[in-house]
Amino acid sequence: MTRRPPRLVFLTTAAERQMRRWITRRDGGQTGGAGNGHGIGAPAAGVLLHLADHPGATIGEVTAALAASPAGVSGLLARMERADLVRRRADPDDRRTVRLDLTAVGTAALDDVRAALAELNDRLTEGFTHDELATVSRWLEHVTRTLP
Amino acid sequence: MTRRPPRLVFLTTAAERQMRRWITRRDGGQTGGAGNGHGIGAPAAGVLLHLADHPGATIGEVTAALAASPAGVSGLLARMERADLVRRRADPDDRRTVRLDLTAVGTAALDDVRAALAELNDRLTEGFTHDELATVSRWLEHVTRTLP
DNA sequence: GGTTGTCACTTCGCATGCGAAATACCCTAG
DNA sequence: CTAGGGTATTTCGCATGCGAAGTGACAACC
Repeated sequence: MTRRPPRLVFLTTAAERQMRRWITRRDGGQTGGAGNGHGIGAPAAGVLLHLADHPGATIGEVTAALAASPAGVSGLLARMERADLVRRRADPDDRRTVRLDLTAVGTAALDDVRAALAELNDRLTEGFTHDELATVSRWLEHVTRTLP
Repeated sequence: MTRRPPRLVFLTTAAERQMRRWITRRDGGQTGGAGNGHGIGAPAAGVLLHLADHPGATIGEVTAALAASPAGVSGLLARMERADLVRRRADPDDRRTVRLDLTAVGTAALDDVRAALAELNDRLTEGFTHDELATVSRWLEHVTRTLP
């Protein structure tokens, strides 16, 4: 009976920002941030995890995995390369394509990233049943898939 | 039985970006964008709606309503003022406080914003029961509230 | 085998957003 | 009334992200 239902859009936006802030405060610290960790924010963490599972992935693959735009990923990778987390490498068979690998630094950061995500996931799922979480997942995927 | 569950964090991020893109394409068009509408993006829409319900709100109130940071809202308002959507006004009783009102342009944009949000909400809720959506809302609020 | 279209990525300009520090102002204790 | 502390906002530097336009490289067709 809420006269104005608390629009899902705004709730989602708020939740996303909250998660990003949490990750940034835990691992990140790029800017003015106190940053106890190694300057890795949420998107960079996603790249690291993808590269851990798919070494030598192309930028296009990472773009698809993160549901981002090529331009955004390009910029993100530039910063990550500056921080020596990943390395760009030319594809021998197609010179348009850029392949990515983790550096030693990136690999070393993986453990922390995984731990941070595990902890975040615990907090996110706390107090919800498996079924409820499945519903949430299904809804989020629905949103991602059905908007033009 | 997914070995690696599709982390809720990434799903949420992807969903949020998708919604933002949708709104920007429909109403926005600020940058290079084709932008059929009036340069109003998702956050600006939130401000307009809040001001419609709470005329003369302070920046702090808007900040709380959007779950954003004061700094972010300050910048957003600067852009919206540049676009003549809102107006800043000094509070007579407390000169630290800034009060906000919709301009004629802002008020005129409201109808479109509401229509856009209604359409978006329809798409977002399509195919989900009331109970399921309640679960999703509850989860999103849980995330917003329980992360430090 | 050269033109033409497509593909992968980068660059550019801008919007959004945060944390820290600065600014300006209010209030209360002394 | 003045010092000190708390509050509201802005400013600054940076990260993230998108769309449009550019670049270089493949591919497909004549």
